Amino acid sequence: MLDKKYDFKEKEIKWMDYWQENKIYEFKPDQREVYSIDTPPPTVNGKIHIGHIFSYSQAEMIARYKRLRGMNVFYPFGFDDNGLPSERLVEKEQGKKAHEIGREEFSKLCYDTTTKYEEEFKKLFRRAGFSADITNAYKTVSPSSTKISQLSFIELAEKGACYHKESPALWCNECLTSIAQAELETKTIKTLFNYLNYETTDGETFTIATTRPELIPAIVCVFVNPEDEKHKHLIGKTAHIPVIDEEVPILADDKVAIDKGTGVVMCCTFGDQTDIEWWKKYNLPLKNIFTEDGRIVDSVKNYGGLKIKEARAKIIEDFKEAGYLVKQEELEHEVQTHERCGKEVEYTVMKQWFIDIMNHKKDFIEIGNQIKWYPDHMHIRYNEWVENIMWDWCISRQRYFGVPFPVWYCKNCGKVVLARKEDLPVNPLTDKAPIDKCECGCTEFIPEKDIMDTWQTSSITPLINMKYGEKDNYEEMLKPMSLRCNAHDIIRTWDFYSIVKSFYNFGEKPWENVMISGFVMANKGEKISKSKNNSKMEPFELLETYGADIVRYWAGSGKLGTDIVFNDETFLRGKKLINKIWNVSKFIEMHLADYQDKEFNDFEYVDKWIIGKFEEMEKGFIKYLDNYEMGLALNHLEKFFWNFCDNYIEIVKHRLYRPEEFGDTPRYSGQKTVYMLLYKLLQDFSIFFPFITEEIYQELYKDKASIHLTEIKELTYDFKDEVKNGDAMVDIISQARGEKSNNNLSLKTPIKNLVISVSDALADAINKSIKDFKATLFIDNLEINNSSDNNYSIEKIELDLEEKE
RNA sequence: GGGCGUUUAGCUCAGUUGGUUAGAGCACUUGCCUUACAAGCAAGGGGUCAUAGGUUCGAGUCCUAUAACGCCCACCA
Repeated sequence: MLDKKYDFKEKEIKWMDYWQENKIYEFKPDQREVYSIDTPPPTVNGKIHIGHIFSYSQAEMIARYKRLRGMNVFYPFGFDDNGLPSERLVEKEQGKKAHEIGREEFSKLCYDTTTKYEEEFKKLFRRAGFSADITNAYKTVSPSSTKISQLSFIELAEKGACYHKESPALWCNECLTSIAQAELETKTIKTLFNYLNYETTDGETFTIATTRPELIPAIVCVFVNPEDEKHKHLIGKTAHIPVIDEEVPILADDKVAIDKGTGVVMCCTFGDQTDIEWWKKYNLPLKNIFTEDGRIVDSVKNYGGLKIKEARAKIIEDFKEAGYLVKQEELEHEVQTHERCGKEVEYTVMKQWFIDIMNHKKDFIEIGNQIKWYPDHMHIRYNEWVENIMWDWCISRQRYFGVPFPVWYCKNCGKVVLARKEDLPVNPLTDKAPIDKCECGCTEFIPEKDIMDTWQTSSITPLINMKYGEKDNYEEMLKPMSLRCNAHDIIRTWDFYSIVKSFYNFGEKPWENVMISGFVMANKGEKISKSKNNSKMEPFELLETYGADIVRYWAGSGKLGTDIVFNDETFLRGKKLINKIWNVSKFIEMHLADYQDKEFNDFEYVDKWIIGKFEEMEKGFIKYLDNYEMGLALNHLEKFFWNFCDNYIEIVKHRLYRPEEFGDTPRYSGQKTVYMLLYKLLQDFSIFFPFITEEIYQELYKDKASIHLTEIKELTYDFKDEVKNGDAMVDIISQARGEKSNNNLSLKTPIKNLVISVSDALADAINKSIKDFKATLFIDNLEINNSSDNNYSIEKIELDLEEKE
């Protein structure tokens, strides 16, 4: 028997454990078609927020849907625990920087810390009813992931897709590492635009404007536009820079914007992307004036040792004192910052490992074209990113915790020595190089101490999922995987890099479909951020307050790819829906006590109506889900469900209660209908509400170990006429109820006499369901007239007013 | 500056390929304890579908332009 009230706190724990104990979601290859999901391994940075629930739930619903469609769902789970987020977390918890702790000790701390937080994540996902196999989650720093990551790297190196080269790269002097373009975040800051006077060696004064005067010691030349009437005569002359007392050439380049600043620009190596371009184009000298941790190098006179911002202030002070500062303007502009720490990035020249992006943009676009993107416009975003990318992918990081490069260098000639594939995983810092002697005769090898970009590993989750390179692998089964799902913020990283890797490792697309979800916003246009602390609710708190089913109702609402604002009303709506599902199930259970399921086709008219309505609804429901629109599918289902409760149940209840009046067969027809439709409704709802549907299923049906192992079988009735006339009948019932309502009467008030005018077809329908119709409205006498057209109307209604007292 | 998305009832949003009086929930109004549910039920008020043009027998839906808001990217001199 179903409880009077549904207690989610008790039931959700119960089923959570049941699913785990009975391995309901375990993947075993069999005859069925495999549907595989490549879900993002969350970054373990200690902070679980509502966005995790939102985006992961949507993918989870697809897993449940595909399972219900009879597919063998491969839905693994993992954690991305290497890289900067973990390191920053540990540094924060320890109150010390990595280099102060020491490499080995620090890496161990990272491993332990991420493992600890992973347990929190696992708890959360289990609690939210996730059907992934979370107990067997992979870690991106585990030996097996490291092995696959290194193997993928070596394959790329062998194919010439990655190279080791001294080249300018983006540098974060907070995190002390190089980073990739995809890790940049634009920020608007207020700064000063400084107008400074320089002179040519023949004595002419000209003005340049700069926001970064601290770069002046790195100046290598001055540029003007060759079309600039005001300045073009300067071309070829030599500029004297006051204060630092240096001389540099004045060159021409048409990339200089005449109307920006003063139209004269200094080129420093390096202040920005354009400086790098000019440096390469004109073969300019290199002046690296910043230390790795964001200070001016000691060799710079007067400014050596100062932090960047200190140097900025001091140099302006010096220009002012010397009389070369013309003016300062306040300026708001965009700067590139490192997304992990928010600090402005610099450029540096170091030997780094890069993966070739620029030569294969067309291939990456082509693979993008072979993948179906949901929603479609996210594909455009991907293309935009690929078309606009300017750098090869720098994958070396001067950090500690992560996958080591399987690489040594010959001490004498510098030749790169790659690990042997059979030796993987390796750590060159502790393992020996695979050869004793280099071609050059040298026997000493220097280990690479950089580690790989975290995306270098997380971008190969398809390979990790298929146990790439292992003996019993899933390579054939998972190539390509069915679905990749993530939020739109990591299209340019996770999705893009995965495509890059898949292109190089396999020469084909990594997945058939990509599903992109939106973001949870704190308010309209305001992202949830830790610093603002504007997240309205914490995930565990929400799950405690509402239960997983209702949280999932919220997460599954809305259109795919659309950002969502946290909204109490949606929770309330979900709560009501859950409550209704419970109550109607109780009602149905009550009337199934003597029910025996058997073949039956003698359905009452009204029963055919609701069965037909269901069939119609389920077609749309399936169509939405096939397009990964679970929110719209849920909406559609919900709409049917309320109609089922408020109209159909209200009609059929009289027949169910009083067989002596309606007959046993008509009652059985009603029983069969509710038995069949509730089963199907529970299945459909189980995608969104795995807990309550399981509870009801186990009480009422239980033909499998779990509702989540059942299969949706579409109905094949054809009740089109019944649907049409039934809808009209319900409309007449509603009109008659309106009469009662308008007279402030109970719906139980009898109707002494009802005269309606309807078409032949509708009259036939009402006559076929005359008992149901009269019982629903408490009609004593009914008169049906023929209407000349297809319209229907109530001609006369007499209410029994005496009943009121 | 380039691209994308959004704009429908007071609020939050649906509206599948253009087809009769534009829908839901919340809020509001008026009733109803009706043998599943008062966390409920019934009925009702409320919208010139951002604006301006265009295509069409017919436009919330298609096309063009404009505006506001949001997102991604570029712009750091």
